[in-house]
Amino acid sequence: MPELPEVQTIINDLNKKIKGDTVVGFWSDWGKAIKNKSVSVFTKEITGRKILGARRIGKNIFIDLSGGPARNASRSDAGGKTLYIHLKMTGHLLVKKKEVRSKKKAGERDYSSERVNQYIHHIWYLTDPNLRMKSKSTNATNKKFNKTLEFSDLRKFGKIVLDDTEKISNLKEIKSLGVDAMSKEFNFKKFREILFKKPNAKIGILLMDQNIISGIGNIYRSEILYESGILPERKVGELSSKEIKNIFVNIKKVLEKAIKYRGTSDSDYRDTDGAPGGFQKIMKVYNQEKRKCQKCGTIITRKTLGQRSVFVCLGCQK
DNA sequence: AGTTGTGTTGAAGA
DNA sequence: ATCTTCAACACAAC
Repeated sequence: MPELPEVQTIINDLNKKIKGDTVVGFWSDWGKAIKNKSVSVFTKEITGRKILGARRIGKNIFIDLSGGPARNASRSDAGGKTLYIHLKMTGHLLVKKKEVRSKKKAGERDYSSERVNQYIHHIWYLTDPNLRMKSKSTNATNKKFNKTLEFSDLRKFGKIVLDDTEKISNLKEIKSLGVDAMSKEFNFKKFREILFKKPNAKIGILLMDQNIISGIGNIYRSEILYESGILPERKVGELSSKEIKNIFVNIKKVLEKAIKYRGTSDSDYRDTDGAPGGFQKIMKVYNQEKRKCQKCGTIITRKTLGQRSVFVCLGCQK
């Protein structure tokens, strides 16, 4: 379940691995994922463009592409395009190199054979000018490539949109997003303002609402509220200012720590190497039902809130 | 072997 | 408007 820390890990890795590469082709066996055009139009519009970088808002990924090739400068799509990707539940992006000598270094694992990495439904073929070209590597359009960006998506909920860069932020699903949980704009003052507007909301539901604060999902809302000692069903309007401060601090703390651990691989999430994150090893409550609370020894319980599981320690959380 | 739970999001229903 | 429910989809666990 990629939430903000998982998506941030992917963004960081993409900027290290594919920035500056050129898209030379694309393949897909699930065209339905591409929401606003056919696979052939999509392929045509991205081919020849350079990858300028990756960024995100909440769980939403944006890969900015350069203006079209110089020879097509007069075309209407000469301006930059942006690839907007949402991984939804089981999606993750893998980057694979095709080097002349692709020997693995000692201790380097190959994760590509693992089940979770084998639901590849979309492949971007890339050329990296700094990599030696493997002469035999060609894609469907017969162009040479030496790297791929692959979208593995077991449940096929993932979403891909391509549009002009300046139009992407006007998409209604992007426009309606709340402030990103790790952004500078999301400060304590902003958090108080947000809570003030929704006094009747339950804090555990509000934290997950992408149109209020973007980036927090089911895993981290449980962890944040546990660290804060607050029950998820508590009404926002009844929280003391000390409790509000506590929740705010723990949003930043928990997400920061999860980014440090390269995210949570409780189930399907993997990084761009196909490797799992590490946060599940230090998770306190999420999916820890029937285990003892590390602080007070109370058995962790699972509850349902807004049709979703939430995990709490009834000893620590009030 | 059929049913259920899983979780993100948008759309439909109340 | 705002809340709740469901569908998209595949698979593991029961």
